[in-house]
Amino acid sequence: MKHNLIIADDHKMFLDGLLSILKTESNYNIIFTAKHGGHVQKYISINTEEQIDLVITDVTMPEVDGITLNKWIKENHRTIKTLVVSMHNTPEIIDDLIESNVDGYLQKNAQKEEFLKAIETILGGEKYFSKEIKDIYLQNKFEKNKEKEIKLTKREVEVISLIAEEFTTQEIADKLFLSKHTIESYRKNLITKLNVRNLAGLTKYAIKKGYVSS
Amino acid sequence: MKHNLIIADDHKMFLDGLLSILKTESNYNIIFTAKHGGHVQKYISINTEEQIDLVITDVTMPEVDGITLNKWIKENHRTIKTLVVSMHNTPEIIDDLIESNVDGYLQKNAQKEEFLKAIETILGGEKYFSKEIKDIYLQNKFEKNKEKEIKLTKREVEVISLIAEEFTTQEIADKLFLSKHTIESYRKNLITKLNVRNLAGLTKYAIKKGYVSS
DNA sequence: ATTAATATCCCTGAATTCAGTGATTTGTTG
DNA sequence: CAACAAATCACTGAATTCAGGGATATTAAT
Repeated sequence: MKHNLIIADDHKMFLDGLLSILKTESNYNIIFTAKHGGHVQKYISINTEEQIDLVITDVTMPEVDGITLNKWIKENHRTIKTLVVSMHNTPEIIDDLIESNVDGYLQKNAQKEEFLKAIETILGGEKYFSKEIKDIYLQNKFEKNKEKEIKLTKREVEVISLIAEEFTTQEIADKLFLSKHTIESYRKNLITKLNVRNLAGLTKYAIKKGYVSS
Repeated sequence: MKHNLIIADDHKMFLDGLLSILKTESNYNIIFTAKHGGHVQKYISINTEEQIDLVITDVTMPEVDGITLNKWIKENHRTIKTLVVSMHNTPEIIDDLIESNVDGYLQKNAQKEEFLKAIETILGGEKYFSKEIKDIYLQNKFEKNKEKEIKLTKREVEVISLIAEEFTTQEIADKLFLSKHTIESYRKNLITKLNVRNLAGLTKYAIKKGYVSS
């Protein structure tokens, strides 16, 4: 029972490399390759009779990217498995893909063995994620949870941003047309709320959240 | 006049992909491929009679990495050109390689056309760097220059790090077995030296320099 | 060897931060 | 509407920051 695969990647070299290592495995049919997600969508939409087992796709592609493609496949062709292969691995992308039920995720610098293992695992009905990807994902979840419940109000965000931008209490009060005492209250509440010790802690929080650029 | 190339990369897939796009060009001989730099060093050392034009190498490889390999080639076999191809591109690596006279640098996600153009350019005696690499390199140089002259001493770095970690003056003094007054002096000098206004500014500087994690 | 830089310590006084407490107003949500 | 969250302002008092001075000993550099 041969499996039918589709590969989508706009990098000729990666495509060739992948084809070469898949060629050594006799039980995979590469039925279609594409330079971007739109071609894959079209192919799948037209060839409704053909059994398609797995779509291997890059994330960054022109026109229709891998994230969109994966979402589309999972919404319209639930039975087709997907394996995403990417150069850049931000927590956001990984999270997004896992949320939309991708079956596997590898970094492009994975070794041949891992590629084959991932494909096998996915075709066997299980999910496969490389160690690095799992680490990034868990790290992200962990941090998110650690910082949950702490929600700053609009005003608090304004104040902490200005604090991190090195303005004094009086300057912030003037800027926001508030009393100096109010800003002092905000500062104090922020320190309590965010469980930090002083301005340094507030500044680090503001940077981490992107309220200011370091 | 055919050119003789060597390729070093521990990723089978990348190697295969590169070979496949080079095969379409009839004037390149791939005379040797290797999984790490040591093999290339050995090959070059033994085959002294053979004309070797270009070594294409990955950065991260087991045993002898691409940076070491490039340095070795440039020191011992000046006439051999080198092209580095890498996944990860930190300013440090790029800087290091350019300093040791690498002839080209590409990201692994480059397109076929760019690979061929880079090889051609280098064999023609010129250097070739992808736009991204040039940007990273220049950005780095630019920032370095912008922040030059401001050099913190070891002690100052210690102090600013601890400040950014939210320790109080007294705590820092205790930690470093110094007087509280000394730390106050350091704080004051740092504020002057770094041209910031307060703790928030010091903290941002410490984060930007990586003395603390935000 | 002389200068320059680094590391260390000290003082004053004004300004600010920080912890603790509390009050009023407005808007939101069950 | 009642309860609650958000936004605003106020006061006290201790601790710390910050700006401005200096001083001395050791190390590095020219």
